[in-house]
Amino acid sequence: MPELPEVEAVMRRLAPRLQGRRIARATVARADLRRMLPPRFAERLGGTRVTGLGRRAKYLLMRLDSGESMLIHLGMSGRMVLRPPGANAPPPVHEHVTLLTDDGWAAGFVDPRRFGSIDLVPTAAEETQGPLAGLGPEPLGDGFDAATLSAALAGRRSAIKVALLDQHLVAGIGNIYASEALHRAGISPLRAAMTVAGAPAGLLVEAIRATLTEAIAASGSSLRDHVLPDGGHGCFQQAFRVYGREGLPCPACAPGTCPGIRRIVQAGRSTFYCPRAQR
DNA sequence: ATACGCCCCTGGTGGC
DNA sequence: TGCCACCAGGGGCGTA
Repeated sequence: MPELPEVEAVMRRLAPRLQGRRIARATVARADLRRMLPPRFAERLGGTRVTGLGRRAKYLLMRLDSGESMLIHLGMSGRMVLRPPGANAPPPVHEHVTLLTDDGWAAGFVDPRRFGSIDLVPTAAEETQGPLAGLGPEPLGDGFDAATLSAALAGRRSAIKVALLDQHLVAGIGNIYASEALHRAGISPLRAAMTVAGAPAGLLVEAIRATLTEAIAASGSSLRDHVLPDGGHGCFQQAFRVYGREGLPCPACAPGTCPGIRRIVQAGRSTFYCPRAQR
């Protein structure tokens, strides 16, 4: 589920529940996620207060008054679940970490495939130490524009779609939104990244921004599971132009003229595009 | 530095 | 019903 818009949606639903709360207790059901949980994980969290929530790329950030930040990555199958006080139902299978707040709520990290991760880093060194170090600019931030994208793409021989998945180049775009943004920009996913430098980069920047902004407004996309901590789900999948729509006409072609959306595999992952509307 | 293949892990789906 | 192949929103590692 989780690319930038989905993580943003999770963060926004989690924040009102956790902001300012004290973590009375943290429990760990299993520590072997993508990486092992940090040493003394539960002890370091217990008794701390959550001073704020945030997001960077696909990471959910929870700042604690202990001076540490918890960096949660949901991987492919991760989600956060909230349970109200007095809920006696057992936690879902694959809930690996549970945070119990001082007002009786529980926030669980659920991740069947365990491609996700949880790290603790000093808040003061959040950007420079740990998994956020070296990430590219936020696509919706000031540091992302035609000039910086052009510079990042210069000299890159790989396909533009593969390049967009490189988190060092720009952070937060995943497999769905790479295909969606390229269609919006009218750029073929097969083009060498270096040929997108210059004028097309400006188009692509605007397409990425518009796509992500609209997806966030829709609370992200829900493909096969419930994404959001309260059990709700995003609805941006209803606005997909190409993702998962092999064989269907694309919205950019005039009626009756679309050859049909194609699915190809790039770097081992599905890409969807229209060979007529994207050059 | 860049590029590519492979791997991590579980679950859902569709074909036979 | 059972079994199997294939697919899935991510990223890190080793190798040229």
